[in-house]
Amino acid sequence: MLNERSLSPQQDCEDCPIRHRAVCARCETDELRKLEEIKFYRRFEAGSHVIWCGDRMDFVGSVISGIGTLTQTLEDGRTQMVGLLLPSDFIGRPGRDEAAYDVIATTDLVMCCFRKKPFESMLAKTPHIAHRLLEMTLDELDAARDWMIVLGRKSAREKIASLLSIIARRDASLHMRRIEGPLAFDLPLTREAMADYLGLTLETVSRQISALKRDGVIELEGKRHVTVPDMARLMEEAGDDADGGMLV
Amino acid sequence: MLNERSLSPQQDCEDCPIRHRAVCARCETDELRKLEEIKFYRRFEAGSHVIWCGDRMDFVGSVISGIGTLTQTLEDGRTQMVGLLLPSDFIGRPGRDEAAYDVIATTDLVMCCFRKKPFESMLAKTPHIAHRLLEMTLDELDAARDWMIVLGRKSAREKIASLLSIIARRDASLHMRRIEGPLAFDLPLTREAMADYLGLTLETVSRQISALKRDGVIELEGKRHVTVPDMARLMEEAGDDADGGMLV
DNA sequence: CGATCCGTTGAAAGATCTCAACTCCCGTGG
DNA sequence: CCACGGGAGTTGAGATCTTTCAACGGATCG
Repeated sequence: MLNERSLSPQQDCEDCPIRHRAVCARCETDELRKLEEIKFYRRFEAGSHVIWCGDRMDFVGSVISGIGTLTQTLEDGRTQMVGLLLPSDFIGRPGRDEAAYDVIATTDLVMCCFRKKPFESMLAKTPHIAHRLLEMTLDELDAARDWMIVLGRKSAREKIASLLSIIARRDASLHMRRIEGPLAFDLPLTREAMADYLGLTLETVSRQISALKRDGVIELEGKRHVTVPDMARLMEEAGDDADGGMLV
Repeated sequence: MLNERSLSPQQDCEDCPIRHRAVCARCETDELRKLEEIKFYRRFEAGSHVIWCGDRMDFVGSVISGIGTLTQTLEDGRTQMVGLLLPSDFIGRPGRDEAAYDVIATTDLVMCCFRKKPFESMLAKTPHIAHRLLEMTLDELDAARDWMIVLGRKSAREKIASLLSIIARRDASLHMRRIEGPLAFDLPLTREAMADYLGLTLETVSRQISALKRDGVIELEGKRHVTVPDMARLMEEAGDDADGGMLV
């Protein structure tokens, strides 16, 4: 791949920012050391493909920093985002050779990778990894299912509010902020990417964001910086004040 | 639960119809014997709730026969089906106590159940089960993601064609038929359940089924028996002649 | 400066939903 | 035996929502 470079210094796993959430979260020191031996870092530039759908996958790995998307495409070009990749999320499926989706770096992305074969044999020998991977996969399945009701049953306005509340809550949890009081964050996605996530057109996304702004549900500085004065109001607009689950 | 009875005779695992596809598929004879000691069968009548969303779950298990649905509901009553449960599918999430979705028996349903605690300790001690469960969960995740593009990007007609082609292929694989030539099967879902699966109203489902019939893509005898004269044509109508993945 | 990318907005077209009426089938009870 | 009622499904007409097509604004980059 052209738009990718190796990072020279191997970071120490103990100091890794995703140490406690990634697939290696449960590993003991000696297990970490074994992973350290087979890991390598890769950097992907914003906009570049990490993996092409249908290509042979010879590695798996965790997102260390940056944001990526999992995208599916129909023959006539319609696309649907089927997942957001955030730091600590895992890419690649043990036991499968071909990628089922396009993986695209939305921002610059740094990944901690393992060649597939060595990782699979570690997986077979290390229950701590296998358990954590099962747990993460179950969480992703729940998130995917929670997203289905957004795609299938929510109005455009509710879809936008749902996405904003997910991003707001994730951002709050990343920065250890409480979700009471005003929240502010940057949108990591273009209008088009939001449209692909929500099953809308980019024009509809733009209109609904304008409408939420007009109604005082959100405030905008520039195109990307969002302030939510009242999180409860936003979640009400999303159609489920209970929760919504995903990516919390 | 009122609408449920125990089945008296324990079936022998070796003769189980889902032996080779369920969570126990990889187990050796001795492992099966241990499962046999802790398993119990439950029957649910068509239309009854297997699990209520939010309830405490004290068991997990596999569908042996019949069809169930996984359903999610918004506060105002809008519902979205997030999964179809077919024979060999697994219900319940190790490590979680509360059900995240309603599980409803669409037809009479027979399940092979395990109390959660004993199953979890088996899971920890039996890599054959853990691996199979991971594999099944990854398959479900792929299926959920494949469904997202149906919900987010396909027209009503394409959605119906997608659902019919999934059911047709599953039915063909169950009866070991080739998918060349005409296929015939019964719809296991009401129009309303199809609507909940597809993110449509039941009227739209009805209209699109009528339209596909009018256009010769399908034939109908009564309301539920469908004949597909040309599977390739149906898949073309579904918008992805490549495949579509789910539930194959 | 011109090109390009991202985003906004308007107007008309198109798809799906909503509301409503009606059919068919089936089981119940008089 | 038949009337009745309910559940499932179909169809029509109008309302509503989202998309489509198109024009335009602002920022950035060579």
